[in-house]
Amino acid sequence: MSSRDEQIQQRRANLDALTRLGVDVYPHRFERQHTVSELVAAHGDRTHDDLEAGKTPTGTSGRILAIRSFGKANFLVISDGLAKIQVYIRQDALPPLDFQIFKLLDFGDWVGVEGRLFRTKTNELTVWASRLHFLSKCLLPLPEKWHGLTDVEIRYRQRYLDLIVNPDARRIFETRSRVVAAIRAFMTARGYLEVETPMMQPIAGGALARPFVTHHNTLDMDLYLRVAPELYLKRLVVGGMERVFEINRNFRNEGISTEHNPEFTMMEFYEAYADYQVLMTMTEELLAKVAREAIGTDQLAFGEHQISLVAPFARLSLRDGAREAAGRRLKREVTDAELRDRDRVAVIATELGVEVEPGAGAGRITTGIFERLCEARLVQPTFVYDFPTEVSPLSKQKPDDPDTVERFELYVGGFEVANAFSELNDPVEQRRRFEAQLANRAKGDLEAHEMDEDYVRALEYGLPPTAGEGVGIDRLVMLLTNSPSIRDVILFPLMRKKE
RNA sequence: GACCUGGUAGCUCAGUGGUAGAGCAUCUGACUUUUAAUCAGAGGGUCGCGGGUUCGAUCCCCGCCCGGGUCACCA
Repeated sequence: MSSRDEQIQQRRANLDALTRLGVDVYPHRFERQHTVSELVAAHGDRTHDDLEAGKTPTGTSGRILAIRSFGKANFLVISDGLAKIQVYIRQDALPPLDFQIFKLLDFGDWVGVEGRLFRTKTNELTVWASRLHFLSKCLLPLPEKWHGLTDVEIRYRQRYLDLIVNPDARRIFETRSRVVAAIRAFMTARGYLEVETPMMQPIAGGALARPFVTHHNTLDMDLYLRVAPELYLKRLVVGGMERVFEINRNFRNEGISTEHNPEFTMMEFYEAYADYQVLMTMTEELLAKVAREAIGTDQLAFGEHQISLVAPFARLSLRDGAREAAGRRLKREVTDAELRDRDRVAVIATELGVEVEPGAGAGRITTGIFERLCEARLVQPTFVYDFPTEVSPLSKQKPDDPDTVERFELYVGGFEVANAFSELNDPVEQRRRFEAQLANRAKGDLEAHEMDEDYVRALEYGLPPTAGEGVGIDRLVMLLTNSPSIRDVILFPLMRKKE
C-alpha cells in the first residue's frame, strides 16, 4: 500500500473510532465565540501576568495546522485561514471524552475549543483547553508544513490546498477583495451607478477580439460570451444614465500567458460630458487611492522595479513612441509622415522584424511597432495617447486629425492596465467605421468588429459627449500584490482538462 | 501555434544504463510549556503514459499527456 493510501486509511480509522465513541463527526453547527483572528488581535499584546489576572474564558475554532504531542502535554495550532493560535491540551484539564477525541485528531481536521488564554514559558499566546469539539475530518494527507506547496499546477488546480498551506495566497485574494471594494467606493462617491449588462450577446462587440460561442437551446440561437460590455454601457448613457460603471468578467478566445486568462475582470465606466483628458486625471486619482486603500501605499515593489503611482503619470503619444523607438533601432530619423504612409511604414516594420498582417493599414502597422518596441519598457505609469483611427473603431477622432482618435492606454509594469477614449457619438461616422471593420473581417481578420445595427440606432437617438474607460482588475491586482503571473491573482485560472 | 524547460514517496527535492535516496509527513515507543519539538524504530515508489534500443531503461531514443517560461495574438 502506498504512503498516501496508508495515511488515508489511518485517517478513516480515526474517524470511525470517533463515531464508535458516540461523537457526531459531522455536526451541523458550532457556536464560536471569537475567530482566531479576533483573539490574536484582541489579546496578542497582553502580557502573561495580565492574562493570568483576567483569566477570561473564550472559545474559537479552526483547522489544525500542527500537532505537537509530549505524552501528557500537547499542543495544537489552529487557524481561521488568516491567523494562527496555539491550543494547550492536557488530559487533566479536559473531560475524558474530549481527551479521547484529541488522541484521534489528524493534521488538517477542523475543531472547536473552549478554554482560557495564557502565555507559555516561551511567551506564546495559547488557549488552555477545557473543552474540545470535533467539527469535521480531513481525510486526505496535506502538503508539508515547512516547504508548503510550491507545485504551481497543484496550487492552481486545487486552490484550496494552496490556501490552507500558503498564507501568501490568502493575502493576495484579501488584497484583491479590497481593490474591488475601493474601486466601487471611489466610483460610487463620484456619482456613478453600478450596473450589469449582458454577458451573453448576439453580437460580440466593444473590443477587437475573438469571442467564445455558446448556444441557447429554446431560442435555437448562437450567442457570444462578451468580449466587452462597452456597447451596452453606452446604450445606458443614451438612455440618460450619465455615469455608469460595471465590474465584471470578459471572455476572449485567445492565447493564455502570464498576462492573459481567457476570462478576466474589467471595471468599465462611462461619463457623459467628459473627454479622454478628464479620464487621465481621474485614472491617476483612482489608482493612487485604490493602492493606498488596498495595500496602504502608492509606492509599489514590482519584481525588480519600484513603481510610483503618484500623479502626474508620464504621457507619450503612440506615434512619438513608435517613431523614437524605431529611429533608435534603425539608427536613423523616422518621421510622422512615414508612419502615416502605408507602404513606407510597412517597410519600416519589416526592417524591425514586426509582422505586417495582409489587410493592415498604416495605423495597424504603427500600433504593432509600438507594441513590439515600447510596451515592455513602460514600467512607470505612462499614458500612451492618440491612437490611429484604424485600430479604434469606437473612438472619436481629433478635430484637426481624422487619422487619429482621442484615446489612451495606461501602461504600468510593462503591460496595459487601462484603455480609454472619447466616445464616437456620430452615428454616420460609426456606421462607416463598422463597415471598414467588416471589410477587414472579409480579408480574414477574425478580431474585426461586427456591425451592430441597434448600437448605431442608439447613437441616432443621441449620445452626449462621453468618455469611457476599462481598467483590468486582474492586472491591477498583479501590480499591487507583486505577482508575476495573472494566475496568481485569479482563484481558479483556466487549466487544461486533466485525465 | 513555435521554441526552451520540467514531471522520482502525501509534500519539498537529490540521484543512477545493473535491487530507488533524504528531510518533513505517516505508523510504533519515550517525554507535563513545546513551537520546523527531540530521541529510538518501522512502513511507504507503475521514477507522468505508451512504444523502441539494450542481456538489462527511472536514466538513452521516439511519440503522447500535463505543467512552467519565452515568442506570437491580445487586455
